[in-house]
Amino acid sequence: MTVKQKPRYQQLKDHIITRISSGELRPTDRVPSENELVASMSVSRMTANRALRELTDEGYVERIAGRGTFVSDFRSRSHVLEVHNIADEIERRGGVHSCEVVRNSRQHARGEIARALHVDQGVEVFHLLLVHCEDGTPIQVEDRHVVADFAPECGDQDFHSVTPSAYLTAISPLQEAEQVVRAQQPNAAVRARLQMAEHEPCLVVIRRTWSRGRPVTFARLHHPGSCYELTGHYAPPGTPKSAPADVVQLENLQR
Amino acid sequence: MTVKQKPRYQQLKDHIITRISSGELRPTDRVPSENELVASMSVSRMTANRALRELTDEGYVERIAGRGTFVSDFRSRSHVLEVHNIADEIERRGGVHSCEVVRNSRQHARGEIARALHVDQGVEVFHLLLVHCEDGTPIQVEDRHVVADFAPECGDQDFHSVTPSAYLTAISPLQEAEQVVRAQQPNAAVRARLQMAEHEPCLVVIRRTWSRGRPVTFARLHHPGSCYELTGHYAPPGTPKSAPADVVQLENLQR
DNA sequence: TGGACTAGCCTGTATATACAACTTGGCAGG
DNA sequence: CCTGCCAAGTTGTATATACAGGCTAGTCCA
Repeated sequence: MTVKQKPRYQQLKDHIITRISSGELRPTDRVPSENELVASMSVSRMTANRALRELTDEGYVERIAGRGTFVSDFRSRSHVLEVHNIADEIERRGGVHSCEVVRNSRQHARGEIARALHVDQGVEVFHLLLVHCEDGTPIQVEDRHVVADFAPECGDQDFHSVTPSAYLTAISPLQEAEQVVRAQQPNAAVRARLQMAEHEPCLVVIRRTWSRGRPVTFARLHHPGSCYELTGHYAPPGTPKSAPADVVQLENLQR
Repeated sequence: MTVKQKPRYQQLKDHIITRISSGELRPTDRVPSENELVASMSVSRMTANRALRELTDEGYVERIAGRGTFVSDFRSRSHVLEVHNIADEIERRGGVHSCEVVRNSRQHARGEIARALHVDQGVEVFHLLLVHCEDGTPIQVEDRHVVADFAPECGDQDFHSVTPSAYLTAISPLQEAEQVVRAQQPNAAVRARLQMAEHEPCLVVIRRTWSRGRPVTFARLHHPGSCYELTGHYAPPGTPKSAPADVVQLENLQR
């Protein structure tokens, strides 16, 4: 009846990942060194080394020869957060980010929202509605719901300087994300907020994000099609040094 | 003056990757076993093991205990090809894929096309224009340019059954991709081909793909916004077994 | 007081060795 | 001829050991 147990390096990884996602180990905290793991977990140093090395590859920790191993700051981690924070994105382009908070209220989840967040009808959630601007021009309407008991202080936050996604990642590592991208006509309210011309389409991103195994936030992001695009670059994992996005400026597609 | 040389496991990886991307080792070919590498490259088995294990993680090879190590079939590799082939995508949904070839001609690259493909003006390229249908309904207009000397037989291909992306990946592994996603109004020609209503937006994917270090194809894919969306799921690399896209069917966004 | 040096800890790599589990092919016995 | 078994080759894991190189803190000396 004994299920074949996992290899020891995997047990070690699981153990450390558990301590990270439970919050016991927080970003920038020091992780036990290889020799400490050798002593405390009764493994050889090579096994501890493999566990920590793979955790490094997977982005959980960072290692500095001579100093030690530290839990990654999740802001620098992987695709999940790469496109996540519009303020960072604007800043990287050299623009100025500003933000109008239209709504920040506590309400009861219903219908689609409850289903998306895997909670029962009536469970409390925060509803945020923000308009993000680049150099004063609106480029994103963020319509977001957050499970209240995940972020109880959400209602007190001032989201003018810290975006919701930055706030949420600060509370707890966001570990899994799912997104859908669509081209759609906006409704009148969204079109007005984005100051869009009639018949101009929206690029809509619908994103759910998980933390510690459950969905915690559900966001619908509308962008004017005329001034926003999603870009991605895919390279085999083994060649991280290769061409850092040699993006050719493309002419207008309409021929 | 001697540059610090790379670690031996990395030299081993580079050596094998070179043999794969040069075409010397082709998909499903057998890669030297650990013991063969120990003998031929004068390394210890642990070093050979690390090189092959990392190549496995990176998707270059697959290993089967008791049999050996084999070059990956690139159809099963990573994000790059995951969304690449619309025929597979339709089939996975249970639909029937069909395709109309509007154009398959050889011409000279100019302007935007030459720049995107990093070739001089006038270099020969193939220009493909296809309409892909799911159960008879047009769902994608594929407007693609392919560097002619990369795929010299392109003009003779019948793309009704094998899509261009399947054909191109069969010629040579596509190793790097870059894409941009936009929401746009289609021009009249595209709208007619996709049988779209007036003012219905398009989801446009513009994708360049590299093989052996140079761009080889440049595609513009138009999809009707009302019946096509891009989905993505991001999970930390260490948890491949986790929730296999528990996609909630979302209600219409327009409130 | 200030600067140089060193001991000690850390990661990074490399090797030799060992055992377990899996796959295949061939061989012996029925 | 067929079946069962075993040997050889392969990957997967685990350990002990070794050396190189980076970083830090504390010590020693001027």
